[in-house]
Amino acid sequence: MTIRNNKDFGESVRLERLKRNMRQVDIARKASVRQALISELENGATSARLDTVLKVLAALDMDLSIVPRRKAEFDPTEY
Amino acid sequence: MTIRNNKDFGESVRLERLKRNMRQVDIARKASVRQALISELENGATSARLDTVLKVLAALDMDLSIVPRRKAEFDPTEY
DNA sequence: CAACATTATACGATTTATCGTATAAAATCA
DNA sequence: TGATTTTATACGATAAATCGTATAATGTTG
Repeated sequence: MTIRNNKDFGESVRLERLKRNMRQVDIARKASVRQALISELENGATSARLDTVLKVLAALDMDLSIVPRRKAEFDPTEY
Repeated sequence: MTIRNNKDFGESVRLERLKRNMRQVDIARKASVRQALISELENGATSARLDTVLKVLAALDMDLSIVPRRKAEFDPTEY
């Protein structure tokens, strides 16, 4: 899943959290942040710090990786 | 390249920048930040905001992606 | 070595993320 | 529907990122 802005990140967090049947407060506790922050991040309301991004991803058992840029995938909602 | 902390990010930025024969100031201009900030980030001196991370990676033609966590690779420097 | 180029550091000012806490709003369920 | 759970929002306080600018330190090259 490629992340190009805060909204992408928020959507990914929400998606992965729901896949795991977790509540915001569960992620928050694992990542040692507030439930309110998870809400804000999922809604793309703020640009998290890298360490916060990493804590949240760790709570989801996910990693961040940097990769050569690829063209954007075809997005049917654009048509 | 997996990023698990600020230092990993900084090292990756420096590595990719040098691969491209670019100076810190070149990345800084492309990303609309200060040369001093690139230096700080490469040295892991600060936890950049996600939007800053994305601007810098864009200047390197790279993307951020989130992936399922894998066990750490074998690291011979630990032995 | 001497000039030049690049990177690192400093410092005060400003902006922003995050906190703690509380509550409103929305969703779920019995 | 009513109770309960979950998520969103508010607000002031604190900590931290980023800025502009300047300069020190280091590296490179002739």
